[in-house]
Amino acid sequence: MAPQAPSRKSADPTQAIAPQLLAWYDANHRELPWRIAPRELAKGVRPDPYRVWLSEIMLQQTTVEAVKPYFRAFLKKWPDVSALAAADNEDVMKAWAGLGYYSRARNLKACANAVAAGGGAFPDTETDLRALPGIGPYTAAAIASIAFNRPAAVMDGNVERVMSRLYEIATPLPEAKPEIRALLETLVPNDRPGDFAQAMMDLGATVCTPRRPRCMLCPLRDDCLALAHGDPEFYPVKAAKAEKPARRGAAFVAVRPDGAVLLRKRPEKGLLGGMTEVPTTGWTARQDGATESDAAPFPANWQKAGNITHIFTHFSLELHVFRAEIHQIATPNDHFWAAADDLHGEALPTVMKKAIEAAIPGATRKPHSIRPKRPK
DNA sequence: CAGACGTGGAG
DNA sequence: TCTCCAAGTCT
Repeated sequence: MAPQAPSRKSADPTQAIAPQLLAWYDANHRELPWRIAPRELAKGVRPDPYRVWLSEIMLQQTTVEAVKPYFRAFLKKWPDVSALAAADNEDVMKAWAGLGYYSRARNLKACANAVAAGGGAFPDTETDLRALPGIGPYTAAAIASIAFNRPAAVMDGNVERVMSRLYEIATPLPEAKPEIRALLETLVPNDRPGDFAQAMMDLGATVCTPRRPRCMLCPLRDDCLALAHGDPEFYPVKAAKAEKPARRGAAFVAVRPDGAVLLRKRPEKGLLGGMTEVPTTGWTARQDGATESDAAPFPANWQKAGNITHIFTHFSLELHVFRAEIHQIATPNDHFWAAADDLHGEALPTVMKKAIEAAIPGATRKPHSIRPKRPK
């Protein structure tokens, strides 16, 4: 027995990460509508998989603040997965309107249908979760760990950033993902894996931020290689991104004397799939400004009402908005009239609300529940 | 694998 | 104004 160097296990950074992070998480708990209070969690209460799933889908590429009201509204309308499965597709799209990435809503409904058809219980393993529509590697791991206490490697944008800095990963994203995942797997604890995952994401969201990280407040500052070497903000290294092209088109807001507006439904697939719109021309890259009213869906006294611009992920759009008062025109095929009072409840994406607002200011605003204009 | 796919907030 | 980007997934 040759004498070994003294055991330094307690000083092994890898072993220390999870406990340090969890201690920080416990001391900095964030109240979120889909989270179980620490007191309940300590008693062994598990989160409702339906709520975990719903929140995770909504949180994909979407900020916490944007999700909160939608999460509450969905939970009130559809308290469990069987209720959501029994809902109309159209009602789900209407409830999702404004949140973006509408394929998520279609997949959400498809997933609810699948789970309900299978008895109403969500799968409790990454592999089985991954097979459901709208659930990719991240969401499968998140649900498995948070709802079912499984030690899965939950890797989102926050975790990638934290790990890139902690280990000073020089490989650019997304190429570095496998490398980061391998390191992450060495950190995931068997005890409280769900809290570990949420702690990593909270840390990325509140301390290890993309710009101006608050390293002085970081529970992992003593282990962070990027900080030790001086420039955490430099990480993660990312590949250069492409320029976004510009597109133009015209939108036509037809208004009846009673204030109703002519709408139609977009194709199920593709941009704003399954959502509602006002009639528009195609959105082309042409720069000649030829978005004239002669391209209107039908002849009318089209008046220019203004221009709106909207930035999508991969292109910018300028829409020339035209308005016309319509009296006796037959409703075109596949179109419908939405009453003025119902506009705010239609499945209108933000870009379409902007177009309608340009023609009829205030038209898509949700009316106040209290109307203090009662006669005496 | 790279591109499609929304929106609103922060700096 | 403008760039970045937020708890990604699908094709």
